[in-house]
Amino acid sequence: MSVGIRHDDLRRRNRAMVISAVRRAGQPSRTEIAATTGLSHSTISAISSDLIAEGYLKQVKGSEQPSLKRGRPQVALSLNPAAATIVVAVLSLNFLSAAIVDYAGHVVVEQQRKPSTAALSKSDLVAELVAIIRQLLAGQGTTARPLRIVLAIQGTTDAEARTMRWSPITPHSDIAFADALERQFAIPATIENDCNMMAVALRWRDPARYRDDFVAILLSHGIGMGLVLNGELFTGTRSSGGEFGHMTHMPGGALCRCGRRGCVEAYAGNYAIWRNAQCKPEDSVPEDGIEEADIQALAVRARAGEGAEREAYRKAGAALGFGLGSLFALIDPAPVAFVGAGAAAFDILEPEIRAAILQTASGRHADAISFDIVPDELPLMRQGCAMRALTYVDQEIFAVGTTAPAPAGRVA
Amino acid sequence: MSVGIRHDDLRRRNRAMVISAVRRAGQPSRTEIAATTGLSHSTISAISSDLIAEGYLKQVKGSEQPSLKRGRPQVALSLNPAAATIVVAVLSLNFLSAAIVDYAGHVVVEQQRKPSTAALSKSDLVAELVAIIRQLLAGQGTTARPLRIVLAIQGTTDAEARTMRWSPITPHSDIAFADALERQFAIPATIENDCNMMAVALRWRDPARYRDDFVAILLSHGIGMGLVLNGELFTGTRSSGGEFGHMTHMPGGALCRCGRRGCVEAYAGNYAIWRNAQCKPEDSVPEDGIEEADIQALAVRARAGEGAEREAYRKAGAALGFGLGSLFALIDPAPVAFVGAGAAAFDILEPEIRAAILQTASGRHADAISFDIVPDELPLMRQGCAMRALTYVDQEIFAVGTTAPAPAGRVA
DNA sequence: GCTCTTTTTTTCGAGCTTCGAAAAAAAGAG
DNA sequence: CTCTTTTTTTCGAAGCTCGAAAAAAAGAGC
Repeated sequence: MSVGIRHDDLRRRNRAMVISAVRRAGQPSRTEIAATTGLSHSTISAISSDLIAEGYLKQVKGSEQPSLKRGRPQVALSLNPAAATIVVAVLSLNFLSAAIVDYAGHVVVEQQRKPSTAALSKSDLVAELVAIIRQLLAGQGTTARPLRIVLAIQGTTDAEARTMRWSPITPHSDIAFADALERQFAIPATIENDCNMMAVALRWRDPARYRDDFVAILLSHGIGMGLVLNGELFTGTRSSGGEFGHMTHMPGGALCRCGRRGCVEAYAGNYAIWRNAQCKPEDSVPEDGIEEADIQALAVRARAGEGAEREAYRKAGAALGFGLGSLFALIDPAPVAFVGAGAAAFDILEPEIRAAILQTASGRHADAISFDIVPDELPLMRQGCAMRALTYVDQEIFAVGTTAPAPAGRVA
Repeated sequence: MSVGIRHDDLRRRNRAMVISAVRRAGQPSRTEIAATTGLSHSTISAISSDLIAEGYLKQVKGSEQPSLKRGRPQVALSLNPAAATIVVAVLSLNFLSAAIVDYAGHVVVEQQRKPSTAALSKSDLVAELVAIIRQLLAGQGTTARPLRIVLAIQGTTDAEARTMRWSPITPHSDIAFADALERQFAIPATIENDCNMMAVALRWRDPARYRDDFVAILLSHGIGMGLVLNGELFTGTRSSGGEFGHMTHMPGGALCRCGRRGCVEAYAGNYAIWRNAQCKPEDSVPEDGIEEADIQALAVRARAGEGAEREAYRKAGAALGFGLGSLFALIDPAPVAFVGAGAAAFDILEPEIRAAILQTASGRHADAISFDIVPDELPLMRQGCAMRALTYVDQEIFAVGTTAPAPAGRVA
């Protein structure tokens, strides 16, 4: 159960509140922070001068804009990029990316590799990840050791964000990535579902559109989802959860990559659209390694007119629509962002998606459902990881209390 | 966004924490409260003596058990039943119940009526509700005016808990029950989904079993669900949400009471089982007013052996199982409580439910899913409403701060 | 019956924190 | 150069929680 508030928690929490306000607003003045947090000016003044002295915040000097208003000009505060760095990595099918991100959230360096994830052993997969991070850190010199690693992975993780339970990118399961990374680099590491990170990023990117409740769906070889409810990332009770692609669309239906039948993904994943377009039986084994170009060509033919391709996209749209309908029966209608290369074919999918939703209980409020397209998933995933890692770091800072450890860019 | 903590919030929050600890534990000592809240003994001592002086808590004197331990015996604290009363009401098809509940959560008086809900006009429905509450209060005398009304209703409410959006018990929609009650009785009123209240009650009744994550499913004429995730009641973003019964089980399938096709309820609701058992077509209009005795007889025949009845229960079990499978794909497996008269036939449903779940993605952790039967829904709904109302009242108490209004049973 | 031990509860001063009011600082307006 | 306006800092007051110590209330032992 929830616990009482100790007196010394107060400062900690309010320090965190200030940092979070700066992170959200970018370059707010003390007055703005006071307004958004509801704390008094005196309190904000005290806390921010502490945080500046400790090197987490900076005063932005060079605002050489002729201030339009009278009176003492506001002094903008910003995060001190040098206060910390973190490492983020994104691992998906045959693709690995890692980057160093500063405390202000900007990517400092990035590297990519293309390992054959499906062919690697458990330990080689981990080794590949360790290698790219090592390479990244070596290029940086030893001055600024990062404070944390967050890895986004295509697949399911445990609820503690430490172990990959299952993933379509490798035949192996239960890989303890977080433990391995912590052993190698001696800093805290966590592992997150890639689609969840997409949702986190969308919320930071466009808070006007993606605020309290929305859905991010990845249309790719498989189907993934990140869900934000009440302003918080929704996760399962025992795993990263939100396996929208594996809700049952058609009991006993098409064979899914997960081995079950009738999942949404078994109709709407690239491999499923491909399978249907080829007029292969629904229970034929999902093909791996379908080229993106082939899918594009499929979409072109589907747009051209009737035929197996068009029909394949119809089935995909219906599966997505009925899936969303069932989801909305539980959580109520919400804006949807379709992310990934597959979203480029959204124009072909949309009519069928809308038609399906109209046949479900959420059809009543179909007007409340808006669709949005984001073709590039990688930057989203990276940003989501970065914000997640920085949120952890921020929490550590406010856990500090009176005895603050010197951050890298300490001023006084 | 979340807001900073003011200095004077501290006491308010910790007062609420103490009351909630007492409500949860029943008769804890100050020492126990200190342990569960993590606050110091001095703080608990100060707060609880305030709360006793204000009349919200009482010291339990008569614990004439020979204490087994040495030392000063613990003094048990309990809620003062006289501190406040509330009114709860439950409205379902052709049935209305209302009760007065004291601050300790015990039912003081209860009344029931059997109005023909489907035949009543909007205003007559409200009038019926007002009448039963008035009658209840008249029987009580005018001394203790209740502080709040909570109404549980079979149907969907808005997210603000003020208006019934849609309900199977009446052809009318958008009935502003909360506004009407507040006008009539001049005290705050809210309206909740009945199945959500079942879930709330289960959490209070058996916290060992129903703690952070579980599902309560009502098997009755229709299918309803209350869902607790992370220890909190899950609601939709715009409504009471959690319309498990209207997730799509079979696209384009059987006709549901809601007018759509293929909903879980269209296979698992009493009327659906009845329809299938009678071998009527799946798109025939759902029958109203099926007698409970007839359903019981159906279950008996289904238990006896093969036949249309058995097959009807099979279809119901499959719909429930696949629905749960899709739900668990999103939230991960969790314990399930089947509530209501329909749960008495759980023995016939169970094999098919389990078989269906095994065919879904959550089948992997089928062992984590436990089923439990609670035949009587009404006491659950009533208790859920009571706990909800009392939680509101508790919040009002701690919002009080220094200038506490005298509660009914004020001592000093 | 008396003293010792143990446990719970209360008391009290210290140390923080936030707040409001007032002062100081930093600009533009005239 | 002075006045006005707005932001930021300073300072004393009030309130909260905490730890230590004291008080209270029993049983244990002789």
